[in-house]
Amino acid sequence: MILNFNVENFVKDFEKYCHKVKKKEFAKNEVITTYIEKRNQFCILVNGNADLVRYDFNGNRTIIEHFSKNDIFGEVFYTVTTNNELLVEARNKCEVLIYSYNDIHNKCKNNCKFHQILSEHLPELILNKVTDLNMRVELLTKRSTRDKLLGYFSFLSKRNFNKTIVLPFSLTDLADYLSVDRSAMMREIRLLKEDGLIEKNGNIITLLYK
Amino acid sequence: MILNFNVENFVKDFEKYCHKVKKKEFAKNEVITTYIEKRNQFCILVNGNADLVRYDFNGNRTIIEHFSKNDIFGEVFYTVTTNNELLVEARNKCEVLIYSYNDIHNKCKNNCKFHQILSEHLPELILNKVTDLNMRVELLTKRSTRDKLLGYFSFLSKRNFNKTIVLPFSLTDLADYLSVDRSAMMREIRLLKEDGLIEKNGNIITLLYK
DNA sequence: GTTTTTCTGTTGCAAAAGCAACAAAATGGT
DNA sequence: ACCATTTTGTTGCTTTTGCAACAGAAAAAC
Repeated sequence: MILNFNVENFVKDFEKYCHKVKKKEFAKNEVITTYIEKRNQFCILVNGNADLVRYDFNGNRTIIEHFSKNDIFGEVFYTVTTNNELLVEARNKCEVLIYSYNDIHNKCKNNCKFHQILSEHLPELILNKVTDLNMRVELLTKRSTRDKLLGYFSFLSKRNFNKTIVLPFSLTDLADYLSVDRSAMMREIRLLKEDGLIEKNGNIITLLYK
Repeated sequence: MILNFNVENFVKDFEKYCHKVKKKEFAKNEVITTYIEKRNQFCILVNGNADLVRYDFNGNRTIIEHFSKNDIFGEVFYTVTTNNELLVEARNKCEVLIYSYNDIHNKCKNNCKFHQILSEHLPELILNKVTDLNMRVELLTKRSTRDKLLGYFSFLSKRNFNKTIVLPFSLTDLADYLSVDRSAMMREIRLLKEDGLIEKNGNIITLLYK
Protein backbone atom coordinates (compact mmCIF):
# COMPACT_ATOMS: atom_id res chain seq x y z
CA MET A 1 0.00 0.00 0.00
CA ILE A 2 1.36 3.40 -0.98
CA LEU A 3 0.28 6.15 1.38
CA ASN A 4 0.94 9.79 2.11
CA PHE A 5 0.06 8.91 5.66
CA ASN A 6 3.26 7.66 7.26
CA VAL A 7 2.12 4.57 9.09
CA GLU A 8 5.61 3.80 10.39
CA ASN A 9 6.00 7.10 12.24
CA PHE A 10 2.44 7.03 13.42
CA VAL A 11 2.85 3.60 14.90
CA LYS A 12 6.21 4.29 16.53
CA ASP A 13 4.89 6.57 19.26
CA PHE A 14 1.36 5.29 19.51
CA GLU A 15 1.56 5.04 23.31
CA LYS A 16 1.93 8.79 23.53
CA TYR A 17 -1.31 9.21 21.70
CA CYS A 18 -3.89 6.87 23.09
CA HIS A 19 -3.83 4.32 25.88
CA LYS A 20 -6.78 2.48 24.37
CA VAL A 21 -4.60 1.14 21.62
CA LYS A 22 -2.85 -2.13 22.44
CA LYS A 23 0.08 -3.82 20.80
CA LYS A 24 -0.22 -7.59 20.59
CA GLU A 25 1.97 -10.42 19.32
CA PHE A 26 0.77 -13.39 17.34
CA ALA A 27 2.58 -16.62 16.49
CA LYS A 28 2.51 -18.25 13.08
CA ASN A 29 -0.97 -19.53 12.13
CA GLU A 30 -2.67 -17.76 15.03
CA VAL A 31 -5.95 -15.99 14.29
CA ILE A 32 -5.44 -12.25 14.73
CA THR A 33 -9.07 -11.32 14.37
CA THR A 34 -12.31 -12.41 12.77
CA TYR A 35 -14.73 -10.30 10.74
CA ILE A 36 -17.84 -12.10 11.89
CA GLU A 37 -18.30 -10.91 15.46
CA LYS A 38 -18.92 -7.19 15.49
CA ARG A 39 -16.03 -6.21 17.69
CA ASN A 40 -15.19 -3.21 15.52
CA GLN A 41 -11.47 -3.69 15.40
CA PHE A 42 -9.08 -1.51 13.53
CA CYS A 43 -5.62 -3.04 13.17
CA ILE A 44 -2.21 -2.01 11.95
CA LEU A 45 0.29 -4.72 11.10
CA VAL A 46 3.52 -3.41 12.60
CA ASN A 47 5.56 -6.44 11.66
CA GLY A 48 5.07 -9.75 9.92
CA ASN A 49 2.73 -11.12 7.25
CA ALA A 50 -0.93 -12.02 7.51
CA ASP A 51 -3.83 -12.96 5.26
CA LEU A 52 -7.53 -12.25 5.29
CA VAL A 53 -8.91 -15.70 4.58
CA ARG A 54 -12.31 -17.17 3.89
CA TYR A 55 -13.27 -20.82 4.26
CA ASP A 56 -16.38 -21.83 2.39
CA PHE A 57 -18.73 -24.73 2.95
CA ASN A 58 -16.86 -26.97 0.51
CA GLY A 59 -13.66 -26.48 2.47
CA ASN A 60 -12.14 -24.23 -0.16
CA ARG A 61 -9.82 -21.60 1.22
CA THR A 62 -9.66 -18.18 -0.39
CA ILE A 63 -7.13 -15.52 0.41
CA ILE A 64 -9.10 -12.29 0.13
CA GLU A 65 -6.22 -9.96 0.99
CA HIS A 66 -2.57 -10.29 1.83
CA PHE A 67 -1.08 -7.97 4.45
CA SER A 68 2.52 -7.05 5.11
CA LYS A 69 4.35 -4.49 7.26
CA ASN A 70 2.33 -1.28 7.80
CA ASP A 71 -0.81 -2.58 6.18
CA ILE A 72 -4.10 -1.73 7.78
CA PHE A 73 -7.12 -3.94 8.19
CA GLY A 74 -10.23 -4.46 10.26
CA GLU A 75 -13.96 -4.28 10.01
CA VAL A 76 -14.09 -0.62 8.93
CA PHE A 77 -12.66 -1.82 5.66
CA TYR A 78 -14.89 -4.81 5.25
CA THR A 79 -18.60 -4.51 5.66
CA VAL A 80 -19.44 -8.17 5.91
CA THR A 81 -21.92 -9.52 3.43
CA THR A 82 -21.07 -13.18 3.71
CA ASN A 83 -22.14 -16.22 5.69
CA ASN A 84 -18.67 -17.67 5.60
CA GLU A 85 -15.94 -17.34 8.18
CA LEU A 86 -13.56 -14.47 7.57
CA LEU A 87 -10.32 -14.72 9.51
CA VAL A 88 -7.08 -12.79 9.58
CA GLU A 89 -4.35 -15.39 10.04
CA ALA A 90 -0.71 -14.71 10.90
CA ARG A 91 1.57 -16.17 8.20
CA ASN A 92 4.52 -15.76 10.53
CA LYS A 93 5.23 -13.99 13.82
CA CYS A 94 3.24 -10.75 13.79
CA GLU A 95 3.09 -7.57 15.84
CA VAL A 96 -0.26 -5.85 15.60
CA LEU A 97 -1.68 -2.59 16.94
CA ILE A 98 -5.29 -3.19 17.83
CA TYR A 99 -7.86 -0.57 18.55
CA SER A 100 -11.51 -1.35 19.19
CA TYR A 101 -13.69 1.60 18.37
CA ASN A 102 -17.32 2.43 18.83
CA ASP A 103 -17.53 4.86 16.01
CA ILE A 104 -14.35 5.61 14.17
CA HIS A 105 -15.87 8.65 12.50
CA ASN A 106 -16.60 10.46 15.74
CA LYS A 107 -13.84 11.90 17.82
CA CYS A 108 -12.43 10.01 20.79
CA LYS A 109 -13.82 11.26 24.10
CA ASN A 110 -10.27 11.98 25.17
CA ASN A 111 -9.84 13.92 21.93
CA CYS A 112 -6.47 12.24 21.62
CA LYS A 113 -4.05 12.63 18.76
CA PHE A 114 -4.34 9.00 17.67
CA HIS A 115 -7.95 9.40 16.72
CA GLN A 116 -7.47 12.82 15.31
CA ILE A 117 -4.80 11.62 12.89
CA LEU A 118 -6.70 8.44 12.17
CA SER A 119 -9.96 10.08 11.18
CA GLU A 120 -8.09 12.68 9.15
CA HIS A 121 -6.50 9.93 7.10
CA LEU A 122 -9.37 7.49 7.03
CA PRO A 123 -10.61 8.50 3.57
CA GLU A 124 -7.11 8.05 2.21
CA LEU A 125 -6.77 4.66 3.88
CA ILE A 126 -10.11 3.49 2.59
CA LEU A 127 -9.34 4.75 -0.91
CA ASN A 128 -6.26 2.57 -0.87
CA LYS A 129 -8.42 -0.40 -0.02
CA VAL A 130 -10.64 0.49 -2.96
CA THR A 131 -7.64 0.44 -5.26
CA ASP A 132 -6.63 -2.98 -3.98
CA LEU A 133 -10.18 -4.25 -4.35
CA ASN A 134 -10.47 -2.96 -7.89
CA MET A 135 -7.25 -4.73 -8.80
CA ARG A 136 -8.60 -7.88 -7.26
CA VAL A 137 -11.89 -7.69 -9.20
CA GLU A 138 -9.84 -7.03 -12.32
CA LEU A 139 -7.86 -10.24 -11.71
CA LEU A 140 -10.78 -12.41 -10.70
CA THR A 141 -12.85 -11.47 -13.74
CA LYS A 142 -10.15 -12.79 -16.06
CA ARG A 143 -11.52 -15.89 -17.68
CA SER A 144 -8.60 -18.31 -17.54
CA THR A 145 -5.99 -19.38 -15.01
CA ARG A 146 -3.33 -18.26 -17.48
CA ASP A 147 -4.74 -14.72 -17.68
CA LYS A 148 -5.07 -14.55 -13.90
CA LEU A 149 -1.42 -15.52 -13.47
CA LEU A 150 -0.18 -13.10 -16.13
CA GLY A 151 -2.43 -10.37 -14.75
CA TYR A 152 -1.10 -10.81 -11.25
CA PHE A 153 2.52 -11.01 -12.36
CA SER A 154 2.25 -7.87 -14.43
CA PHE A 155 0.54 -6.05 -11.56
CA LEU A 156 3.46 -6.85 -9.28
CA SER A 157 5.90 -6.01 -12.05
CA LYS A 158 4.38 -2.59 -12.67
CA ARG A 159 4.17 -1.77 -8.99
CA ASN A 160 7.86 -2.47 -8.47
CA PHE A 161 9.06 -1.16 -11.84
CA ASN A 162 10.80 -4.46 -12.43
CA LYS A 163 10.34 -7.38 -14.81
CA THR A 164 11.58 -9.66 -12.05
CA ILE A 165 9.20 -10.12 -9.15
CA VAL A 166 9.19 -11.95 -5.85
CA LEU A 167 5.91 -13.61 -5.04
CA PRO A 168 4.70 -12.44 -1.63
CA PHE A 169 3.44 -15.90 -0.79
CA SER A 170 3.82 -19.59 -1.52
CA LEU A 171 2.42 -21.14 -4.70
CA THR A 172 -0.18 -22.94 -2.60
CA ASP A 173 -1.34 -19.59 -1.27
CA LEU A 174 -1.16 -17.99 -4.71
CA ALA A 175 -3.71 -20.52 -5.93
CA ASP A 176 -5.98 -19.62 -3.00
CA TYR A 177 -5.52 -15.95 -3.84
CA LEU A 178 -6.36 -16.36 -7.53
CA SER A 179 -9.17 -18.71 -6.58
CA VAL A 180 -8.04 -21.60 -8.77
CA ASP A 181 -7.01 -25.21 -8.25
CA ARG A 182 -3.37 -25.51 -7.23
CA SER A 183 -2.44 -28.39 -9.50
CA ALA A 184 -4.13 -26.74 -12.49
CA MET A 185 -2.21 -23.57 -11.68
CA MET A 186 1.09 -25.46 -11.49
CA ARG A 187 0.35 -26.99 -14.89
CA GLU A 188 -0.35 -23.53 -16.29
CA ILE A 189 2.89 -22.13 -14.83
CA ARG A 190 4.79 -24.94 -16.56
CA LEU A 191 3.07 -24.09 -19.86
CA LEU A 192 3.94 -20.40 -19.40
CA LYS A 193 7.58 -21.43 -18.99
CA GLU A 194 7.40 -23.73 -22.03
CA ASP A 195 5.85 -20.92 -24.08
CA GLY A 196 8.75 -18.68 -23.12
CA LEU A 197 6.57 -16.09 -21.39
CA ILE A 198 8.16 -16.37 -17.96
CA GLU A 199 11.20 -17.67 -16.17
CA LYS A 200 10.83 -19.11 -12.70
CA ASN A 201 13.24 -19.74 -9.89
CA GLY A 202 11.51 -20.69 -6.67
CA ASN A 203 9.18 -17.80 -5.91
CA ILE A 204 11.11 -15.41 -8.15
CA ILE A 205 9.52 -14.84 -11.54
CA THR A 206 10.82 -12.92 -14.53
CA LEU A 207 8.49 -11.72 -17.24
CA LEU A 208 9.96 -12.24 -20.71
CA TYR A 209 7.28 -10.58 -22.83
CA LYS A 210 6.77 -7.00 -24.09
CA MET B 1 -26.74 1.49 -2.38
CA ILE B 2 -28.05 2.28 1.10
CA LEU B 3 -26.96 5.68 2.31
CA ASN B 4 -27.62 8.10 5.12
CA PHE B 5 -26.72 10.75 2.63
CA ASN B 6 -29.93 11.56 0.77
CA VAL B 7 -28.81 11.67 -2.83
CA GLU B 8 -32.27 12.46 -4.12
CA ASN B 9 -32.66 15.68 -2.13
CA PHE B 10 -29.08 16.65 -2.78
CA VAL B 11 -29.50 16.29 -6.50
CA LYS B 12 -32.85 18.09 -6.67
CA ASP B 13 -31.50 21.57 -5.96
CA PHE B 14 -27.98 21.13 -7.23
CA GLU B 15 -28.17 24.36 -9.29
CA LYS B 16 -28.50 26.37 -6.10
CA TYR B 17 -25.29 24.91 -4.86
CA CYS B 18 -22.70 25.00 -7.60
CA HIS B 19 -22.75 26.19 -11.17
CA LYS B 20 -19.81 23.96 -12.04
CA VAL B 21 -22.03 20.92 -11.90
CA LYS B 22 -23.79 20.08 -15.16
CA LYS B 23 -26.74 17.84 -15.85
CA LYS B 24 -26.45 15.82 -19.05
CA GLU B 25 -28.65 13.37 -20.91
CA PHE B 26 -27.48 10.17 -22.55
CA ALA B 27 -29.29 7.88 -24.96
CA LYS B 28 -29.25 4.10 -24.73
CA ASN B 29 -25.80 2.62 -25.39
CA GLU B 30 -24.07 6.00 -25.25
CA VAL B 31 -20.80 6.20 -23.35
CA ILE B 32 -21.30 8.39 -20.29
CA THR B 33 -17.66 8.50 -19.31
CA THR B 34 -14.43 6.54 -19.50
CA TYR B 35 -12.03 5.79 -16.67
CA ILE B 36 -8.90 5.90 -18.80
CA GLU B 37 -8.43 9.58 -19.53
CA LYS B 38 -7.80 11.44 -16.32
CA ARG B 39 -10.67 13.87 -16.49
CA ASN B 40 -11.50 13.41 -12.83
CA GLN B 41 -15.21 13.10 -13.16
CA PHE B 42 -17.59 12.54 -10.33
CA CYS B 43 -21.06 11.51 -11.49
CA ILE B 44 -24.47 10.96 -9.98
CA LEU B 45 -26.99 8.93 -11.93
CA VAL B 46 -30.22 10.90 -11.51
CA ASN B 47 -32.27 8.62 -13.72
CA GLY B 48 -31.80 5.47 -15.75
CA ASN B 49 -29.48 2.46 -15.66
CA ALA B 50 -25.83 2.21 -16.59
CA ASP B 51 -22.93 -0.23 -16.32
CA LEU B 52 -19.23 0.12 -15.73
CA VAL B 53 -17.89 -2.20 -18.39
CA ARG B 54 -14.48 -3.52 -19.36
CA TYR B 55 -13.55 -4.98 -22.74
CA ASP B 56 -10.44 -7.13 -22.71
CA PHE B 57 -8.08 -8.05 -25.53
CA ASN B 58 -9.98 -11.27 -26.30
CA GLY B 59 -13.16 -9.29 -26.82
CA ASN B 60 -14.68 -10.49 -23.56
CA ARG B 61 -16.99 -8.00 -21.93
CA THR B 62 -17.17 -7.74 -18.16
CA ILE B 63 -19.67 -5.73 -16.21
CA ILE B 64 -17.70 -4.41 -13.26
CA GLU B 65 -20.54 -2.51 -11.64
CA HIS B 66 -24.20 -1.92 -12.31
CA PHE B 67 -25.66 1.51 -11.54
CA SER B 68 -29.26 2.54 -11.07
CA LYS B 69 -31.06 5.68 -9.87
CA ASN B 70 -29.06 7.71 -7.32
CA ASP B 71 -25.92 5.63 -7.68
CA ILE B 72 -22.63 7.44 -7.73
CA PHE B 73 -19.61 6.71 -9.87
CA GLY B 74 -16.49 8.24 -11.34
CA GLU B 75 -12.76 8.07 -11.06
CA VAL B 76 -12.62 8.92 -7.34
CA PHE B 77 -14.06 5.49 -6.79
CA TYR B 78 -11.85 3.66 -9.23
CA THR B 79 -8.14 4.17 -9.19
CA VAL B 80 -7.31 2.60 -12.51
CA THR B 81 -4.83 -0.25 -12.49
CA THR B 82 -5.69 -1.77 -15.82
CA ASN B 83 -4.65 -1.56 -19.44
CA ASN B 84 -8.11 -2.31 -20.65
CA GLU B 85 -10.82 0.11 -21.61
CA LEU B 86 -13.20 0.98 -18.80
CA LEU B 87 -16.44 2.58 -19.93
CA VAL B 88 -19.66 3.61 -18.27
CA GLU B 89 -22.40 2.77 -20.76
CA ALA B 90 -26.02 3.87 -20.56
CA ARG B 91 -28.33 0.85 -20.55
CA ASN B 92 -31.28 3.10 -21.32
CA LYS B 93 -31.95 6.84 -21.36
CA CYS B 94 -29.94 8.38 -18.52
CA GLU B 95 -29.77 11.71 -16.72
CA VAL B 96 -26.42 12.29 -15.10
CA LEU B 97 -24.98 15.04 -12.91
CA ILE B 98 -21.37 15.51 -13.86
CA TYR B 99 -18.79 17.40 -11.92
CA SER B 100 -15.14 17.55 -12.95
CA TYR B 101 -12.94 18.23 -9.98
CA ASN B 102 -9.31 19.02 -9.49
CA ASP B 103 -9.10 17.74 -5.98
CA ILE B 104 -12.27 16.53 -4.43
CA HIS B 105 -10.75 16.52 -0.97
CA ASN B 106 -10.05 20.25 -0.95
CA LYS B 107 -12.80 22.75 -0.69
CA CYS B 108 -14.18 24.44 -3.77
CA LYS B 109 -12.80 27.96 -4.26
CA ASN B 110 -16.34 29.28 -4.12
CA ASN B 111 -16.74 27.38 -0.87
CA CYS B 112 -20.12 26.29 -2.19
CA LYS B 113 -22.55 24.01 -0.45
CA PHE B 114 -22.29 21.30 -3.11
CA HIS B 115 -18.68 20.65 -2.31
CA GLN B 116 -19.16 21.05 1.38
CA ILE B 117 -21.82 18.37 1.49
CA LEU B 118 -19.95 16.20 -0.95
CA SER B 119 -16.69 16.12 0.96
CA GLU B 120 -18.55 15.60 4.21
CA HIS B 121 -20.17 12.50 2.80
CA LEU B 122 -17.30 11.24 0.69
CA PRO B 123 -16.07 8.70 3.26
CA GLU B 124 -19.57 7.30 3.53
CA LEU B 125 -19.94 7.12 -0.24
CA ILE B 126 -16.60 5.41 -0.63
CA LEU B 127 -17.38 2.97 2.16
CA ASN B 128 -20.47 1.97 0.23
CA LYS B 129 -18.32 1.24 -2.77
CA VAL B 130 -16.11 -0.90 -0.56
CA THR B 131 -19.13 -2.91 0.52
CA ASP B 132 -20.14 -3.45 -3.10
CA LEU B 133 -16.62 -4.42 -4.05
CA ASN B 134 -16.32 -6.89 -1.19
CA MET B 135 -19.56 -8.51 -2.29
CA ARG B 136 -18.20 -8.71 -5.80
CA VAL B 137 -14.94 -10.34 -4.68
CA GLU B 138 -16.99 -12.74 -2.60
CA LEU B 139 -18.96 -13.74 -5.69
CA LEU B 140 -16.05 -13.93 -8.08
CA THR B 141 -13.98 -16.13 -5.79
CA LYS B 142 -16.69 -18.79 -5.84
CA ARG B 143 -15.31 -21.72 -7.76
CA SER B 144 -18.24 -22.76 -9.95
CA THR B 145 -20.86 -21.07 -12.10
CA ARG B 146 -23.51 -22.68 -9.92
CA ASP B 147 -22.09 -21.13 -6.74
CA LYS B 148 -21.77 -17.76 -8.42
CA LEU B 149 -25.40 -17.84 -9.46
CA LEU B 150 -26.65 -18.99 -6.05
CA GLY B 151 -24.40 -16.46 -4.34
CA TYR B 152 -25.73 -13.62 -6.42
CA PHE B 153 -29.35 -14.67 -6.07
CA SER B 154 -29.09 -14.95 -2.30
CA PHE B 155 -27.36 -11.57 -2.10
CA LEU B 156 -30.29 -9.95 -3.91
CA SER B 157 -32.73 -11.96 -1.83
CA LYS B 158 -31.20 -10.85 1.47
CA ARG B 159 -30.99 -7.24 0.38
CA ASN B 160 -34.68 -7.11 -0.47
CA PHE B 161 -35.87 -9.42 2.31
CA ASN B 162 -37.62 -11.55 -0.28
CA LYS B 163 -37.18 -15.03 -1.70
CA THR B 164 -38.40 -13.74 -5.04
CA ILE B 165 -36.02 -11.43 -6.84
CA VAL B 166 -36.03 -9.42 -10.04
CA LEU B 167 -32.72 -9.53 -11.89
CA PRO B 168 -31.51 -5.98 -12.51
CA PHE B 169 -30.25 -6.93 -15.96
CA SER B 170 -30.64 -9.38 -18.83
CA LEU B 171 -29.25 -12.90 -18.64
CA THR B 172 -26.66 -11.96 -21.23
CA ASP B 173 -25.49 -9.17 -18.93
CA LEU B 174 -25.67 -11.39 -15.88
CA ALA B 175 -23.13 -13.71 -17.49
CA ASP B 176 -20.86 -10.73 -18.13
CA TYR B 177 -21.31 -9.67 -14.52
CA LEU B 178 -20.48 -13.09 -13.09
CA SER B 179 -17.66 -13.40 -15.61
CA VAL B 180 -18.81 -16.71 -17.08
CA ASP B 181 -19.85 -17.99 -20.49
CA ARG B 182 -23.48 -17.24 -21.24
CA SER B 183 -24.43 -20.63 -22.65
CA ALA B 184 -22.73 -22.44 -19.77
CA MET B 185 -24.63 -20.20 -17.39
CA MET B 186 -27.93 -20.94 -19.13
CA ARG B 187 -27.21 -24.65 -18.80
CA GLU B 188 -26.50 -24.21 -15.09
CA ILE B 189 -29.73 -22.25 -14.57
CA ARG B 190 -31.61 -25.12 -16.20
CA LEU B 191 -29.90 -27.59 -13.85
CA LEU B 192 -30.78 -25.40 -10.85
CA LYS B 193 -34.41 -25.55 -11.94
CA GLU B 194 -34.23 -29.32 -12.48
CA ASP B 195 -32.69 -29.77 -9.03
CA GLY B 196 -35.60 -27.81 -7.55
CA LEU B 197 -33.42 -25.05 -6.13
CA ILE B 198 -35.00 -22.19 -8.02
CA GLU B 199 -38.02 -21.25 -10.04
CA LYS B 200 -37.67 -18.91 -12.96
CA ASN B 201 -40.09 -16.76 -14.89
CA GLY B 202 -38.34 -14.41 -17.26
CA ASN B 203 -36.01 -12.33 -15.12
CA ILE B 204 -37.92 -13.11 -11.94
CA ILE B 205 -36.34 -15.81 -9.80
CA THR B 206 -37.65 -17.49 -6.67
CA LEU B 207 -35.32 -19.29 -4.30
CA LEU B 208 -36.79 -22.57 -3.09
CA TYR B 209 -34.12 -23.62 -0.61
CA LYS B 210 -33.61 -22.97 3.12
C1' DG C 1 -47.85 -3.00 -37.72
C1' DT C 2 -43.96 -4.71 -39.85
C1' DT C 3 -39.12 -5.30 -39.93
C1' DT C 4 -34.80 -5.56 -37.68
C1' DT C 5 -32.22 -6.46 -33.86
C1' DT C 6 -31.32 -8.35 -29.52
C1' DC C 7 -32.10 -11.94 -26.14
C1' DT C 8 -33.14 -16.63 -24.70
C1' DG C 9 -32.60 -21.31 -24.69
C1' DT C 10 -30.38 -25.41 -26.49
C1' DT C 11 -26.87 -28.55 -28.31
C1' DG C 12 -22.42 -31.17 -29.82
C1' DC C 13 -17.90 -30.83 -29.37
C1' DA C 14 -13.36 -29.02 -27.66
C1' DA C 15 -10.66 -27.13 -24.16
C1' DA C 16 -9.74 -25.96 -19.57
C1' DA C 17 -9.96 -26.69 -14.84
C1' DG C 18 -10.69 -29.60 -10.85
C1' DC C 19 -9.72 -33.82 -8.11
C1' DA C 20 -6.91 -37.35 -6.05
C1' DA C 21 -2.87 -39.23 -5.29
C1' DC C 22 2.01 -39.50 -4.93
C1' DA C 23 7.15 -38.64 -4.68
C1' DA C 24 10.69 -35.42 -4.12
C1' DA C 25 12.30 -31.15 -2.24
C1' DA C 26 12.31 -27.67 1.06
C1' DT C 27 11.34 -25.90 5.47
C1' DG C 28 10.74 -25.68 10.38
C1' DG C 29 11.20 -27.35 15.08
C1' DT C 30 13.78 -29.26 18.70
C1' DA D 1 21.58 -33.12 12.66
C1' DC D 2 17.39 -35.34 12.68
C1' DC D 3 12.54 -35.94 12.13
C1' DA D 4 8.04 -34.16 10.99
C1' DT D 5 5.51 -31.20 8.28
C1' DT D 6 4.58 -28.40 4.46
C1' DT D 7 5.30 -27.20 -0.25
C1' DT D 8 6.32 -28.21 -4.98
C1' DG D 9 5.81 -30.51 -9.09
C1' DT D 10 3.62 -34.03 -11.80
C1' DT D 11 0.11 -37.15 -13.76
C1' DG D 12 -4.30 -39.81 -15.19
C1' DC D 13 -8.83 -39.22 -15.08
C1' DT D 14 -13.37 -36.70 -14.49
C1' DT D 15 -16.13 -32.82 -14.54
C1' DT D 16 -17.05 -28.33 -15.72
C1' DT D 17 -16.74 -24.63 -18.67
C1' DG D 18 -16.23 -22.40 -23.04
C1' DC D 19 -17.11 -22.03 -28.04
C1' DA D 20 -19.86 -21.99 -32.19
C1' DA D 21 -23.88 -22.26 -34.15
C1' DC D 22 -28.76 -22.05 -34.57
C1' DA D 23 -33.93 -21.38 -33.97
C1' DG D 24 -37.59 -19.25 -31.72
C1' DA D 25 -39.22 -15.42 -28.64
C1' DA D 26 -39.17 -10.87 -27.29
C1' DA D 27 -38.08 -6.18 -27.70
C1' DA D 28 -36.88 -2.12 -30.19
C1' DA D 29 -36.87 0.69 -34.26
C1' DC D 30 -39.09 2.61 -37.99
